[in-house]
Amino acid sequence: MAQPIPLQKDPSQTDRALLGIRDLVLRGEFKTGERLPELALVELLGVSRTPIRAALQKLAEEGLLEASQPTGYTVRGFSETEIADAIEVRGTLEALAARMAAERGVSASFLAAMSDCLGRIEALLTKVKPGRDFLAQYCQFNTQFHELLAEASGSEIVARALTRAGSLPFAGHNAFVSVQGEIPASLEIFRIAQRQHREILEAIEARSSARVEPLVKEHARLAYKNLQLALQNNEAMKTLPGASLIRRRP
Amino acid sequence: MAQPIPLQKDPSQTDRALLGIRDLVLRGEFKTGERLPELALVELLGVSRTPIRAALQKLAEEGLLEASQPTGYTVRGFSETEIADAIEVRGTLEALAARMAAERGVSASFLAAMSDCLGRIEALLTKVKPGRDFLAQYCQFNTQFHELLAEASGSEIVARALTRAGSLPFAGHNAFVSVQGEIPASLEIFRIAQRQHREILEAIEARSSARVEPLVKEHARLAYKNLQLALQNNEAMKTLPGASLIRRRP
DNA sequence: CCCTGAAAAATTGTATACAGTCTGTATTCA
DNA sequence: TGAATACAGACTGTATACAATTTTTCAGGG
Repeated sequence: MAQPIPLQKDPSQTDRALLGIRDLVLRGEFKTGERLPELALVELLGVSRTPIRAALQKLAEEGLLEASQPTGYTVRGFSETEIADAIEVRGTLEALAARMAAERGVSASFLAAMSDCLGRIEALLTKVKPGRDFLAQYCQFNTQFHELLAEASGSEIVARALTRAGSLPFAGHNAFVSVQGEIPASLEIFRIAQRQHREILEAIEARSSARVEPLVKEHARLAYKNLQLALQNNEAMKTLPGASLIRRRP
Repeated sequence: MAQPIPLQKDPSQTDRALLGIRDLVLRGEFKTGERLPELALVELLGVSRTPIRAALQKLAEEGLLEASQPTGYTVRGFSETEIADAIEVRGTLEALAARMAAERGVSASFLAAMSDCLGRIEALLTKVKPGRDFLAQYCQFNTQFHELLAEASGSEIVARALTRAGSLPFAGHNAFVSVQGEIPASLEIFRIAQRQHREILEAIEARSSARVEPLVKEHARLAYKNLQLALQNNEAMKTLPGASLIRRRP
């Protein structure tokens, strides 16, 4: 039903450039505001300028880079407020998707698939120790649930808007999951998130469009709380990809 | 305060390609689902493949084109439902922007600029005959008001999301203004829209975040009504750029 | 010492050549 | 006649050369 993976046989040079540049930026190899000369990237990544340019254009569209005057691209920085706004945008669109799912109705089999996904998260949460595997698997199922939620809207337009809103750095569903490995209260946070997942699903099942909207918005706000926890914990920040892009308050 | 125009000295080949391809598609020179071979566009537009490819990528990001399997781009079609969804997304984000403006507050001078813009629309509406000039000027001021509204949110992230949501064909503020030149009730529709503009501005001025949200959503829904009017009026459809992309209900 | 201006270097915009892939057709063999 | 294969054409992915523009450097004059 869902078309999951665009079946990439061997990754194209453009893909390599895209992943490579994103990785370089998120690792902090380039400082905020710094320019990304194409030839430097050619040397670093071993692909020619053409795919580099395509990747730069895509990353600028994502919001990770910024077209700079009069030409070229620079690394973009994000204030705490901007991250909060990005989360708010994502939450708003996700709430719209959920409301539409509740209004238009979702097939029983689709609801079962969503419930199944949540069941796996619950199975994961019964394990005592959240190790590396745990985080990776949680991200996978969490992503799947949110993708199913977007699809449940029945609107490709909405799903698309949601994907783009979530592609902004730190705005995605799993943006601050990595830091939870370093935070004492992490297991509790996962449990809260999971309870919200269940409530969201129940509201959609019950066609309660009025109820599901605030539930989803509240769920998105959990990401903002995680951001604040991360900012207070230097150890956690070290595990956060792209931490160098966050402009701390002066 | 607002950075209005990116000061384009002479348009680059990429700009020419972007505008050219968009124009070709909106004029219906390519049918829905039809592929756009790069070499054909090279011949039609007289620029080389490199800027053509950049433009195709941008237009796919906008939503006008679609990356097709296994390669290349095709013209995308839009059902009435999809257009309604796109309007809903735009309205939702615009409501978020307005709510944030009301919550965070807007400077007196900025409010004055918005009011000034509305004053010009009102001056326009006192003229009896809505001719071609009228429509062009209305679009200009209407766009300005909505841009000011986005800026009033105080969030570049939100403004950005809004811009992108409005760049989808038929989702923008002026999407169906052109058809109003052909519709008898058009002047009344302009007046309703303008009344809503005023109410939105008043709600922001009064910091009524709870009130401004539904007002903006309702205002966006006016675009949907215009769509329905246009679909019922064959003469109006002829003046609508991109009319050939709309998939009528079977 | 700083400011000005020209040359040099760096960088991006654009065109184009080449290679790999997919598609459709025709030809050959069973 | 039908199927399989090989060939031809079209198209996109990639690399790279060249042009135009911007930035930097440095020398000379105020």
